[in-house]
Amino acid sequence: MDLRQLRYFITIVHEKSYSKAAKILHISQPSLSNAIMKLEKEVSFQLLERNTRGLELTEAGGIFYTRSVDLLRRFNNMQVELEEMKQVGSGTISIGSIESFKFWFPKIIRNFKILYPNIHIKVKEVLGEEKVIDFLNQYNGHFTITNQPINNDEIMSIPLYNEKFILLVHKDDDLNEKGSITFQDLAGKELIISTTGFQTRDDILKAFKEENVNPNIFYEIERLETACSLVEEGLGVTILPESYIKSAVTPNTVIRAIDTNVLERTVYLAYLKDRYLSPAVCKLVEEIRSFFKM
Amino acid sequence: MDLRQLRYFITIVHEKSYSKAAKILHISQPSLSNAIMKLEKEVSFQLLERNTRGLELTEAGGIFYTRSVDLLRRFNNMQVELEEMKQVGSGTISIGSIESFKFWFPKIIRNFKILYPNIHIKVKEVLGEEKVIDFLNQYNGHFTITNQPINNDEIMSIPLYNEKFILLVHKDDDLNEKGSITFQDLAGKELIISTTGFQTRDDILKAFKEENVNPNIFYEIERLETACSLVEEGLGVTILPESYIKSAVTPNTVIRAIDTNVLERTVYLAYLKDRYLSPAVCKLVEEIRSFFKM
DNA sequence: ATATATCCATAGTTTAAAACTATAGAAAGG
DNA sequence: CCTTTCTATAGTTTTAAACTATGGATATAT
Repeated sequence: MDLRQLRYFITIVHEKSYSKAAKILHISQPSLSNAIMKLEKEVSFQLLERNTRGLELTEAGGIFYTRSVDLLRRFNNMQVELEEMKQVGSGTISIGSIESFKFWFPKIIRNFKILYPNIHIKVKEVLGEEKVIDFLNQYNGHFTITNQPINNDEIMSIPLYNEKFILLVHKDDDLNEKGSITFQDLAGKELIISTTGFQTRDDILKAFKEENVNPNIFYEIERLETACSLVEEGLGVTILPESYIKSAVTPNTVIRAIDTNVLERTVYLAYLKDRYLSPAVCKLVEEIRSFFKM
Repeated sequence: MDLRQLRYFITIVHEKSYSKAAKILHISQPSLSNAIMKLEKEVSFQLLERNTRGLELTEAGGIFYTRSVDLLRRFNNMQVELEEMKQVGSGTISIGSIESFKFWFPKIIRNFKILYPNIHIKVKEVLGEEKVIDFLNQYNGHFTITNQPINNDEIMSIPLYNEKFILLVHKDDDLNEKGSITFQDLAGKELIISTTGFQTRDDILKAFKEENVNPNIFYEIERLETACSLVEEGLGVTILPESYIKSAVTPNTVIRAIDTNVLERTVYLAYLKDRYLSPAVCKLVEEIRSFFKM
């Protein structure tokens, strides 16, 4: 049994066809037939049920498939690492991040570019714990900036900074008259909030719960920019992480603090504990950490 | 790059010699030289430093070695699983366990033998969290009985039962006169206890701490049987898990309860979450769980 | 109903690569 | 200085993975 056979097997399962898989693998169909037959003989199990039109995995085949995918992923990851070890000082650093990353990252990147002028940086939005774990495990990126601690043995989460949430209201909103705004004042307000699955939503709803106020959710959005626009149009109020202050400020909206101490989030940097990271990546992580230590 | 090359590379690293490794691998030395040269060419790194008398890993080689070992372990584990899927109803079940396992396991095994008469059971003593994790990860056993929860994402720990610790004293000991024994009474006593690294030691010392008593450790032992013998000889007192009651009772020793509620341990059953376990193993685990549910 | 296309299996052949043997060259030990 | 030990090189054999050609089965179209 070797990895070649596993790769073949996996491709067949994906394509549900020998001939299609053979094309993708750039080999002839009989070669593929042969390889799988040898594999089945070796493990002494039928892995695939070839019935009229279409293939199906047997029970053993299903287990075998799961293991094979995991094994091949690890093998590919090893090759990625080796590739990265070659290109010292050049190559690409891939980062997964939350939206607010853009507010502070440019300040760090300027310095870093002087040290490593040939490094290319790629940023992808990665939200939610599961997505973060997958992003790192698949070696899609070297590290992520996330707004929740990642609960996984193979992943290290380092807290970077805490930030409060602030309230964004239309300039004509009556809340604007009040000196101090509490959660009770938000009870009747039409609230604009992230859709389910986003951590900011959970953070905010948890705060409502802790303050014993029922949120009146009016509109659910995916991007916080949308929330800002809606407030601008006078369609409701929204709650944003502090770092959005600069970008949220427009002629018709006003930023207000909420008088509470339950509305705060921590932003983390997460990476795989036992992945080899190039000196450039380590340096960048170090820069980010020291930026927030001050 | 294929697993064959990784296997070759690993063997060379272990043997620190091409020719020795070639013998172990049952191939000729030039074949091995050739394989490694091709590997090095492919990854474009020198992996081994062949200097006069003896080999050394390069830095890249070291990282490569770690990954290779992990990959090969997983590959071998997959083959073990396949092998086990073949022998349904026969084969061997391997269990790692703490000492006190022997007190209750025979009661369960009798029933199990009727259901699966062809299954062979192998028990090995596996103590300490690290050893348990390793034992499971290396596929040395199907599950373990342990006296501490295993803190690992890939391992499931199920609590089986709680048991109190009891005090074993010599029949002439003055503690024997007392109606109720507290931790304060143990302050001056010469204590026989497990050596560092055993969970029973930690459990007992934690209780001393919580009761604000300084233990007077007189003798450190590896096996609890040794502790019993020492008490028998009148050399001190010891604290044992309850399940030892029957085996500890000898003419010259007396079992006493300690009046406290901080001296207790939980025994767990731990297994790898995503390992395939044969129906026989599942049944045995089920039997154990239901035995303690009553 | 018959033709056609699609799909996997089988047979035989070619080609690539992993093994082998024999041997050379370097370095350490007696 | 000779012997031993070790890895590398050269050339050959053997293994096995690829190929082409083709057959039989089944579903879809005419």
